Amino acid sequence: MTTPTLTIRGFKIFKGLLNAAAQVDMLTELREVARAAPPFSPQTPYGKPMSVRMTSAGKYGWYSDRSGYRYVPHHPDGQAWPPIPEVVMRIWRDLVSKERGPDCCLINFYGEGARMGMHQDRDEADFGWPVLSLSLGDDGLFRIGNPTRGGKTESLWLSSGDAVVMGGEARLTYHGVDRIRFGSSPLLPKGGRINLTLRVVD
DNA sequence: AAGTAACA
DNA sequence: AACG
Repeated sequence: MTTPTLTIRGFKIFKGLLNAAAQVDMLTELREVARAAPPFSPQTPYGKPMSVRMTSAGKYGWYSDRSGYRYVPHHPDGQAWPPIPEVVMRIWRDLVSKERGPDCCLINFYGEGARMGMHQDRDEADFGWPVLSLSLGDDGLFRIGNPTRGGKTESLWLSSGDAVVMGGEARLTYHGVDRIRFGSSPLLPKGGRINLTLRVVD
């Protein structure tokens, strides 16, 4: 059983969970997903697009437009989302559950200057299931807040191969990504950070 | 506000 | 300049 490197406010952080070869294998599978379901920058409900580009794999994909945040069973092009790669499922089984698989693997791509504002993951039906996050590529400054907006926060750098499990007290905690150290990792030839988030949706 | 900007 |  894998134990966390450190725990902050219930966020279990596993530094270097994926070795270099595992990161390359995962990236190869993700390229296939991106080919089948091209990444896009969703509109926020207020009309401004997110700086992060995203796509999904699995039964559902996360989606946002003027109508709000939600999970949808199809890519905006009308196609079903491609299956979640087996190498990704393996990490879920190790860190979260062997009984129940995730319904959604959201794939976020952070280019130079991309950020993710502080938010809660609350578009799922059952908050009893943790959210699993996997980082690939450039370092990202991850910020952990509180169950409500405001208050003191704690930040840490996530690097390629790190995993974070957000369950229990951390499940509804506000979090976001402030900055990318563009070009800090050799994994992606053109730079950038990829973050996978795996969730049980319904 | 899963956004952006200003300010201390 | 980085952080909150």
